[in-house]
Amino acid sequence: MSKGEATRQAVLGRAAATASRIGLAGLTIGSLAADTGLSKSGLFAHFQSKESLQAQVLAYARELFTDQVVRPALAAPRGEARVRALFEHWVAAGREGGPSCLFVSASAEYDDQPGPIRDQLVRDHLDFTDSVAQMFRTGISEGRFRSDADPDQFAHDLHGVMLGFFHAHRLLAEPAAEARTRRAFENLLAAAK
Amino acid sequence: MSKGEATRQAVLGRAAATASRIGLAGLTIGSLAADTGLSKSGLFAHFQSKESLQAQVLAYARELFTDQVVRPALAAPRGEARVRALFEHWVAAGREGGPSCLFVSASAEYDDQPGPIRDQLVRDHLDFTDSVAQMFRTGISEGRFRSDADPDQFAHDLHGVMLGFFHAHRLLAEPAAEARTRRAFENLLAAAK
DNA sequence: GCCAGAAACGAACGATCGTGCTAGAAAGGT
DNA sequence: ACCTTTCTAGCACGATCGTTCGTTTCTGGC
Repeated sequence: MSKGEATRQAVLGRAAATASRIGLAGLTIGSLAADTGLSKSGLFAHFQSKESLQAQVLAYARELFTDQVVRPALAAPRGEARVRALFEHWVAAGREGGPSCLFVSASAEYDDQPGPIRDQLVRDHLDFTDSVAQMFRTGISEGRFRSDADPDQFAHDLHGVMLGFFHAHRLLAEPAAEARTRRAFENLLAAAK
Repeated sequence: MSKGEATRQAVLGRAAATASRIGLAGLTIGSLAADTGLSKSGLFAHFQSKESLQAQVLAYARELFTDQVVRPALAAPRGEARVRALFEHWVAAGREGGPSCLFVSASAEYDDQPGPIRDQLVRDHLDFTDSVAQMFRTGISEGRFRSDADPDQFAHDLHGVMLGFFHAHRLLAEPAAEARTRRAFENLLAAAK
């Protein structure tokens, strides 16, 4: 990896961490430069615009999320076990606020602002949601879930459960957040059996 | 109502509408002044600081939400019917993006930024969630829900369902969002019976 | 119709925003 | 060790940020 690429990655790492706290739109070239010890223009040279920076932060977060949540789940046995693994890793990743939070807040920030960032968010979500639905579908064909259960509905519902978790855990700092989320998840699975 | 109070209300209305699109933190004195036809300083004089403006926008949105969702629900018969009415009005209010969206995006924006805004968000959510739990509790004592059902868990789960709705409806512009949300809600009620 | 007080304006402030341009420092292949 | 490419700093720009202040315009009770 070249020097430039190394600092670019370092900047993206910092940016992703900051953005998961104050939001993607709240990112600032100046403060990000101060954080990384670069000059404003030196940092800016790596990205062609602020919007491009945001897009790259999003892509970076997506990779992080895949590493922390999706890939570990794919390592689990197919079917119900994989769905459960996905859930567990998702919760674990969201517990200390990583890329999952970034996606939650970015989705809320850009849900009404058309443009490439929003498009990217939509694409990422559809990709992920398809993966979830596929995992569930395998569970159906393995006989672990009712054959008339709707995989897309399950993916939608699971996402809602996770949004509820992030809200309770991060905004409310609710100690019972995880327990409630786990119960909601079990309820979701139970309804599909 | 005095002249000053009238313009204050008008500004808050505009601000709430804008904030539900671009977020509470995205509000700007300048653009808000341009929107309302006031000068920057003329507008600023009504609020002592930007943070105070944001706090007042939040309070304004809370009243709007109460009017659109909570009060109509309270007009329905107690118990399950009231819970259902609450849900229906909540969905209807969120369909075309009013104060509900503001709370969703503001919660995501401030979930990691301590301060009065966040405190206010937490307080409002706890108040509302208590109301929901209370409605559900009445449903229990009327025998419509299982006696061992957990009202707080129900309120938490319902909130997750609604967050999923806003996400699917506003970010994804998913046509099936409302149908999915309705099914998720029915599933929630069914599990409580 | 006058006059006190409320309400709005215009100009300016220091700071910071995103973005260019140019020169020099560092890196790395040969 | 040289030379080319890559990277970074410095400086400056116009715009906009939140905020202050002094002045002007409007309102409403008498």
